[in-house]
Amino acid sequence: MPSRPDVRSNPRRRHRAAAATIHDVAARAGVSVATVSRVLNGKELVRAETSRHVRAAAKSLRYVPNVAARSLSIRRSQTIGIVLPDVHGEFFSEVIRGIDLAARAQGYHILVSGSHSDPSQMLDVVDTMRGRVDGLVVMAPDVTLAPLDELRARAMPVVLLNSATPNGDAITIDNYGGARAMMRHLHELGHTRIAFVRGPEHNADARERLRGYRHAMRGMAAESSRALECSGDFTEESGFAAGRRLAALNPRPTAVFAANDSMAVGVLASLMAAGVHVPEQMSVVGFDDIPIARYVNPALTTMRVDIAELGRCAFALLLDAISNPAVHAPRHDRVATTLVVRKSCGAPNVRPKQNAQPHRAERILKNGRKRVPEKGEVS
Amino acid sequence: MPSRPDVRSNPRRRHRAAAATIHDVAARAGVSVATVSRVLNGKELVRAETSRHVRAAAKSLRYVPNVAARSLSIRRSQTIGIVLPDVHGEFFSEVIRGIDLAARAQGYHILVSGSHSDPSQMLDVVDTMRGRVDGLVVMAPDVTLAPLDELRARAMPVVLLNSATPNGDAITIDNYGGARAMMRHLHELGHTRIAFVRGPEHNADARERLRGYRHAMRGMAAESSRALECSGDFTEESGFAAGRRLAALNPRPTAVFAANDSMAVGVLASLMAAGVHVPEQMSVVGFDDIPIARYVNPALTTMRVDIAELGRCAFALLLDAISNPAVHAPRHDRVATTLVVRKSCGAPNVRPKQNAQPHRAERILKNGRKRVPEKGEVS
DNA sequence: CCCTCGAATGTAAACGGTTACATTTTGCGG
DNA sequence: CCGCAAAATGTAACCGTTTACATTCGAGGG
Repeated sequence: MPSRPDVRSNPRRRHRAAAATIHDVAARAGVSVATVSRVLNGKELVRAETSRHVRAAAKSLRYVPNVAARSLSIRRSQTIGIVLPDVHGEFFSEVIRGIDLAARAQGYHILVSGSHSDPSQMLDVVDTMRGRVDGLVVMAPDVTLAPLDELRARAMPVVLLNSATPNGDAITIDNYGGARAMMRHLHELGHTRIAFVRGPEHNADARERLRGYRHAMRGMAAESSRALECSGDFTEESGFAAGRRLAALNPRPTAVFAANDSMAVGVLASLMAAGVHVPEQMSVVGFDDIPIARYVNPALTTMRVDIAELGRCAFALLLDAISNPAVHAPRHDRVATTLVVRKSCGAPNVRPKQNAQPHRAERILKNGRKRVPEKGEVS
Repeated sequence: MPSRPDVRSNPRRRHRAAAATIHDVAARAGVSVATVSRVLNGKELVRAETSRHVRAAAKSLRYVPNVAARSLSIRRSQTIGIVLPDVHGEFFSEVIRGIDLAARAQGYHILVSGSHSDPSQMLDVVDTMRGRVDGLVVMAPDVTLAPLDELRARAMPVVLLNSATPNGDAITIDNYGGARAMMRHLHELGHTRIAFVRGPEHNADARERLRGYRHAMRGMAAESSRALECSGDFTEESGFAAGRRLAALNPRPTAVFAANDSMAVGVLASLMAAGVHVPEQMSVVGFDDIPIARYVNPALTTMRVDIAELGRCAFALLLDAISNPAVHAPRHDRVATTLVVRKSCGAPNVRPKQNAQPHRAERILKNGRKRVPEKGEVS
C-alpha cells in the first residue's frame, strides 16, 4: 500500500522534449517500472505477452535507458579506461583498436586518455576516471615501480601494458623470446659477429630485448659481446650515430640488430652514407615492424609485434579481473612476435654486385607495390 | 522539519571497504551534504573556515565524487563521444590526440569508438552512447547525406568531421584551398600540363580536391583538363596504375598531382619502374603529408594537413554547441593546409643527370636523418 | 469452497549526488 | 537590546534505474 503516491507518475517533461524514461514506458505498456526493467534486462520471468507489450512501448517511445542512473544503481559503468603515454601514433592507435574491438563485443565502452608525460599526471588522470570506469588498461613503459604500485592502490582492477611489472596483472610483448628468435635467424644465415644497438636504459621493452641478445650471444660461444653493443635511445638519430660507429669497427660486425625499427632505419641510412652495402656487406634487422619498415631500402627484416592482439589480451585479462574479483588470480601474459623476413639481411661476406642499379630499381618497385608481395612475406 | 529521518545518515558500508561518499565527508566535517557539495563545486558562498574543514575531511577520506550520481543529477556527463570509421591508423590517432588534449583542458573525458564499416553500425554505436556523452564528434567521410541527417535527429550536439555537410556543425580540411595552393606552386615552377589522380567518387575530401584542381586548370587557360585526369581510389595500387597510364600519354604531362599521398607513392613507384625520372622528367605531388611521404625516394612534396588541429577545432565547436544550446548557431569551419616542399618536383623539361647515383645517396642520407632538416622544411 | 504455493507483477527503498527552498546565524542601525 | 536583511547552512525532493520484498493471481489438492 503506497504511503504516498508516486511523485513521478504523471505529468513529467516540462517544455523541451526530454528523452523517455522507464516510467513513460511502464505507463504506455500498462505495467510497473519493475516489469519494464525485467523485460529489458531479460533476467527474470515475465509472461511472453507482457514482454511483447513492453518491447513495443519501448520501441515506440524510442526509449534508451539512462546509463548514469543505471550505473549509479548497479555500481558498474560498463566502461573501461585506457591511459597511454605520448607514444608513437601508430602504436597508440593499434592498441586502442584492439581493445575497442574486444570491448565492444562484450558491451563495454572505452574512455581514452593519452599524452601523459610524467607519473603524477598519469595518476591524476586515473583519479578523475574513478567511478567512471570499472577498470583500467595502463601503458607506462618508462615509469618506474613506485608509481605503478601507487596505481594499484587505487582499488580498481588495473592491467599494465608493456611496463616494468613486479606483480599484479600485466600483458607484455615477448621481447626476450623475440630477440632470441631474431638471433637464431641471423645465426642460421651464418652470422656470429652480431652487433646490437640498445634502447633507453630504463625502458622495459629495451631491457628485455637486450637480455635476449646477450643470452643468444653467450649461447653462440662468440667473443665477449659487450664490445659489439652500442647505446641508443629508440630514435632514428641514435641509430644513425650507432651505424657510423659500427661501420668504423675493425673487424666489422657482419650483422646489426637494432632494438627497434626506428633505430634500424637510422643504421641503414648511415651505412648507406658510409658506402657499406646492405645486405651484401652487412645485414641489418630491427624489432616492431613499424609501417615504414617495408618502405626503406632495402626493406627491413624485423620482428613483428601484433599490437592489436596486445590490446585484445589486455581487455580479456581486465574483464576477468572485473567479473570475478574474488577468484581472479593476477596473471602476466606475454604475446608472441613474428619474424618478418625482407631484404635487409643475407649470409655474411658476400661481395657486392658491380651493377647494383637495376637491381635496386627493382627493389623499389616492389616496395611501391607493397600489398601483393606482403601476403606471403611472413615466415 | 523532517517528516522522516534521513535513512542514509548513519550506518552505511557493510563489509568490503566502499569508497567514501559525500555523506561520509559531511559527517566527518560536521556539516550537511549541501555544504560539502557547495565547497567542492565552489559556486556558492561558504565561510572560509567551513570550507577548510570540508576540504580536510574530503582529503582525509580520499573522497572522489561518484560521477554516475553526479551526471544523473545534473544531466551532464562531462564526456564527449568520438565515432570514427576504420580509418588509417595515423590519422585516427592524431584526431584523437587533438581532441583529447583540448577536452582534458576543459575537464572533459572522451569515449572512443572506431572501426565502423557501415552507416547502420555507426548509428547503433551512437545510440549506445546516448546519455553517456554530452555530444559527439563523428567522422564519416564516405557516408551519404541521409544517415547523417538521421544522426542529427538524435537530439544531441554533433560535429561532423570531413563529411559531406549539408547543414549543421562541421569541421573540414580546406581541401579546395589546399588543392589550389598546390596548383599555384606547380604553376610557379613552370608547369601547365598537370595531370590529376582522383580519389573515390563519393568521398567528400576527394571531390573538393578535384574541384580545386579543375578550377586551377581553367584559370591557367590550359587545354581541357579532363584528358589529364585519371581515376583512383586513394590506394597505393590505384596510384601505381594511374602512373603507368600517365607515363604512356603523348605528350606526357610534366607534373602529376595525386589526390592523396598514398596514391602519389604509387605513382612514384610506377614511374620509376617505367624509367621516368622524378623530378627531372616529371614532378609528382600528393596531399596529406602522411609519415612515409618523407621516406620515399625522392621525398614527396605535399600539402600537410594538421590533423590534431582538426581535432582541436572540432572539440571547440562541440563545446560551444553543448554549452550554449540556445544561442549556438551551426557553423562550418575549415582548417588550413600547409605546403611542404621536398624533392619530388622541380621545373619541367630538365634533362636527367647522367650519374644520378651520388646524388641519390645524398638524398637518402637526408631522409634518414629526418628530424634536423625537417625543422626548416615547411615553406 | 478454502488453502497453499509458485509464478507474475507491483511497491518503494536504495544508489550518491545537486539544489530549491526553509531555517538559522550574523552583522548592524536604531 | 530589538528587528531585520543578508549570509550561511540545513532539509529533502529529485535525477532514472535496479531489486528486495510484498502483493496478487490462478491452479490444483483436499
